[in-house]
Amino acid sequence: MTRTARRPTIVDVARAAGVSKSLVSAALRGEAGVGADSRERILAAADELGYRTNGWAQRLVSGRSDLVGVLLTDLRNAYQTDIVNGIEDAARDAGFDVILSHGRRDRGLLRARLQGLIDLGVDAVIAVTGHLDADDLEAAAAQLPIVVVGRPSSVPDAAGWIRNDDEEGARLALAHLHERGHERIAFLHGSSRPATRARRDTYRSLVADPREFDADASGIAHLLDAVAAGDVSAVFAANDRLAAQIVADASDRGLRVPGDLAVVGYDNTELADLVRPGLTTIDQPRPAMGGEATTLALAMLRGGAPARTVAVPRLVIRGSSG
Amino acid sequence: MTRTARRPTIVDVARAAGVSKSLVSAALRGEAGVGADSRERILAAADELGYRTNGWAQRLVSGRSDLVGVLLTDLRNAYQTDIVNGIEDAARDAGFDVILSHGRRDRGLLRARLQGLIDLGVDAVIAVTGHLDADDLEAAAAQLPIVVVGRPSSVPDAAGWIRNDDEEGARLALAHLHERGHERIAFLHGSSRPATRARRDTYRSLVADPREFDADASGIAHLLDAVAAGDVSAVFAANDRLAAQIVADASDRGLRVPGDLAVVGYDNTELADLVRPGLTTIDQPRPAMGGEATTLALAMLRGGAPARTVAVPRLVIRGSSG
DNA sequence: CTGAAAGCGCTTACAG
DNA sequence: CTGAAAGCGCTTACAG
Repeated sequence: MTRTARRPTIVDVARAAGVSKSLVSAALRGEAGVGADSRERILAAADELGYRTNGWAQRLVSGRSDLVGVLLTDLRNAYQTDIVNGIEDAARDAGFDVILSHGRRDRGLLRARLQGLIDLGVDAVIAVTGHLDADDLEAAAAQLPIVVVGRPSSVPDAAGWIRNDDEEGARLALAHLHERGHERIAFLHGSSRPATRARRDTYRSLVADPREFDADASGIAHLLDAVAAGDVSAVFAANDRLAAQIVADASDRGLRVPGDLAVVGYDNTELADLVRPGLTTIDQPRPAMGGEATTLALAMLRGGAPARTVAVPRLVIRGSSG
Repeated sequence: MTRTARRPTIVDVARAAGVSKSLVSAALRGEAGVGADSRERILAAADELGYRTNGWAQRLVSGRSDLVGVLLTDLRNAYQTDIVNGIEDAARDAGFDVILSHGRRDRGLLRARLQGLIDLGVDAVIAVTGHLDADDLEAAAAQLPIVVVGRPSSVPDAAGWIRNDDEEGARLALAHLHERGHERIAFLHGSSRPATRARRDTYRSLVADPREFDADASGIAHLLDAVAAGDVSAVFAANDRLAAQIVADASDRGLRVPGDLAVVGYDNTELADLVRPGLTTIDQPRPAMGGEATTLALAMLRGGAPARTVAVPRLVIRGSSG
């Protein structure tokens, strides 16, 4: 069949097989109770004609799409890959397909993408992002089951929520640095998103003389000045990206990691194992979190209540912390 | 409105506004020639009821989805992010939405995802992958416009094709190393995909004594042995990921980059700027390639012929090459 | 400017 | 086991 020809429908198959379209529909869906002869003729005809079901029609009439929409902050974030894989495995096991959409870190765009998924007609949405507001989530939750993976400023009760325990993760990072004998520990952040804030608050509560640096401003230079001056011997970075950055910039300044500066990151992304020294970091059980998000979303689709889960992070030690 | 209540349809809006559903449809689509009064009443009623169009119905009847499907090898590849952004910008400018799907490097899965996008009813597909066979592409091209970005083993005439000039990229990399005085240059690869093969063939044709190493086997160790023995002074890696890997492993062995070993990668991904030394690498004009792919796909949708474009890569010099 | 009718390609009862 | 009818929620001509 060529693209210019009209796409064959169930009616064409019915005509070719000499049966009614109801029977074609039943046979195609693999329904029991279709005569062996008919089934065979129908399948052969469908194959012959290059028949493909029309998804729009099918979904319109069945009222369900068997589709889970996944919304990502952006495509660049290595952190979310494993989560999405976890979502997909669980979704596929349940007979659902997954489609992705992403927003490039821009809340307006992200909100538009969310509505886009809803308008498309997905059965449920899993938002792997901390960049949606309670309003956005509330509005979405009024239309379909939505589960958040991450840490937005606030998640309404109507939405499900899976996140890792940032406070515990920060505790693990700092306990590790303390154990290694570090007293003068700095905190490096690139935003003030809730996950970062939670890690920072824990940092503040556990470190005697907290010193915080913003990677966006001239913060990194100041941090390295402090290291050179002997005022800082270790840094807890809010994520691996920043940890890699500080390791690189320290190297550019002739400072040695971990000799002059111990570094601990967060997320255990691929990057942590690819730079040198490797990054000591905090790992979140990402595939499992993705799987749980899916399970929850599908349970909500069947009428279950939204739930919240806090996953337990763990410390992964590599060379950057000495 | 709550989720349990039936979702309002155009008929509900019509009733609430006291007009026919045709008029509601026209008003909602912003068609000219709807009375100001009616329009206002209709829009108010729709808003009041929390009306949202049913995408399945709309697409079934209009026969088009205004949707471009993008198929990715996997989510992990930093290389493709900019391409996808380029696709999205161009698509949005043309009034199309973009849906992503990905296959985790597994051809079977990738093929299933491709068919999934088609069955979903997207208007066109852009496959940002080199992992589909000519058969898969041929079959897809029979159903809708498809454009490949990347380098599969073979692209049928019915599909559009955008790729970078791997031969030229390899030439740039090797000319750079020669200029820096390197004679004993090795090639490091992780697969034998067509893009890699093209880079390798160019390597073979330009280097006096070609020495190739496979990063999967014990190749990296052998490569570093050769470096330690003074048999190799530079390596051209098939991509940045491998370049970062060899830099890391060299560091683990106490070898210095670029002192003992100069390294050039390919792709100019984020990684190139994040490791130390920074990676000298070959950049592809990725956003532009994505934009071109979209333009081509939409032109094909309007009946245009498939075309092929070869983008010109350029050398980006950082510390890893001395 | 507005409405009634037909139809998109399917599935879902309901007869037989 | 099979078929005819009704309907999913919308848009597209076509009247008026």
